[in-house]
Amino acid sequence: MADFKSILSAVEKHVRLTDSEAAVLHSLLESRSLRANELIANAGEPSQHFIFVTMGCLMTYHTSTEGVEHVLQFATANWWTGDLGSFEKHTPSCYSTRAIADTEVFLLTLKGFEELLERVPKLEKYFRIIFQNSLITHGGRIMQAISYTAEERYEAFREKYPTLEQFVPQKYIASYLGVTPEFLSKIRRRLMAK
Amino acid sequence: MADFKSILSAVEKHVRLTDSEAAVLHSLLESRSLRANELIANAGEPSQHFIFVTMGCLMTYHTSTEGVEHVLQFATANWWTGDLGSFEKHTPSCYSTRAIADTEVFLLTLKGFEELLERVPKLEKYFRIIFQNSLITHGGRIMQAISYTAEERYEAFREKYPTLEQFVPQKYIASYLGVTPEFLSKIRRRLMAK
DNA sequence: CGTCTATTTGAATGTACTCAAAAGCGGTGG
DNA sequence: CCACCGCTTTTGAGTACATTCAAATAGACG
Repeated sequence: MADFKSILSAVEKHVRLTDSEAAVLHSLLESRSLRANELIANAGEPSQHFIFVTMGCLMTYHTSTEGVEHVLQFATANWWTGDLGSFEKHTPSCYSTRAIADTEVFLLTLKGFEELLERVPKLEKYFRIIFQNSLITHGGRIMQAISYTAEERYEAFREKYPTLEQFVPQKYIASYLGVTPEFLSKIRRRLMAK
Repeated sequence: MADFKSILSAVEKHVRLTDSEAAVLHSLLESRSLRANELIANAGEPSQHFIFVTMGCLMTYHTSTEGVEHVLQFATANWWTGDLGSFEKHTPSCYSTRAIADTEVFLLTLKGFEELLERVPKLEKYFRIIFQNSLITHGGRIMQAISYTAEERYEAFREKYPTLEQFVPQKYIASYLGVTPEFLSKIRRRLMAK
């Protein structure tokens, strides 16, 4: 089961909580263990949880009508993930989220999220900062998508997430980069040759 | 000069402010008018301001080493823009921001932003929501970049920002979509033919 | 060991880019 | 008011980047 200390220390990097505030946070979280390949959120259904990973790795992806999976993000330890759009508006999600490895998470329902922010307003700041940082990351990724070649994106990816490549199947990395698995394989061969 | 009412009503869509809180907000904002083509933030220098547009349109873009401009976002009335990464960390920005049309803005310095959040903690919630929504939008854009053809991205763009096309030069739309102006022109011809 | 899936490889194709040139368009000055 | 200039958009030919399809190879797991 996921360890509360890991989420607490992640939160306390940005805001300091009293014991009772920490207790409120703890009480609203649900801990869960996931096996590799287990689905935690399914496209088509409203997103039920905002998810914090304490160990392992999740991927959030969209499946096109032709059945091709496109990875929006990988979430490793100390990252939040989920489909915020669907979560807030109760609309069917266009993303699924699946464990890539055995993974420990904390789940926050929408009700829990709202109650948490109401009872511990400090956390507005925490999430403001979290979202602000994600926004910066996403901006960089958009720039890369519109201005880099696939090879450059792959190199940037390796630099940014050096550990991820070790346990994420290549086809999902390809999908994250926006290329076919075949082409990523060719890119890798080219880079090896150097 | 930009009208304070427009930013106040944008804020009050998410949080209600007392008169004195509104006054604090007002006091920390600097109003400014920009001519079409005027630069408000320059890549290479730390980003000085977080910017709210009340009228007109800004574009935030990165210029590659070969001199090609890549548009990260357009900001029309009631949008915030700026390079949050550079803004918070005082690092040189990799983005420039320029007025596409005559534009009215409010500027918030980093000091002002921090003081604002300290004196009006309610606004943590406002910015949490703003960033959360932007994150959803950015996520969608990433998905499109990695899974749509240029033609599909263009159609999605027209659908999402129908008014923008009327006054944004095509080459910037091309740049936003991640294609060359020549190719966007060819896409348009194809679509006309239908 | 056999089966299933992931990765590699190659050939043919398609999507998007580069370069060069022509056409369109808006503003400015005579 | 028209002519000219600079910039944007269009068009076309040739090229490069990335995909599709098919098949071979390699790995993982029961």
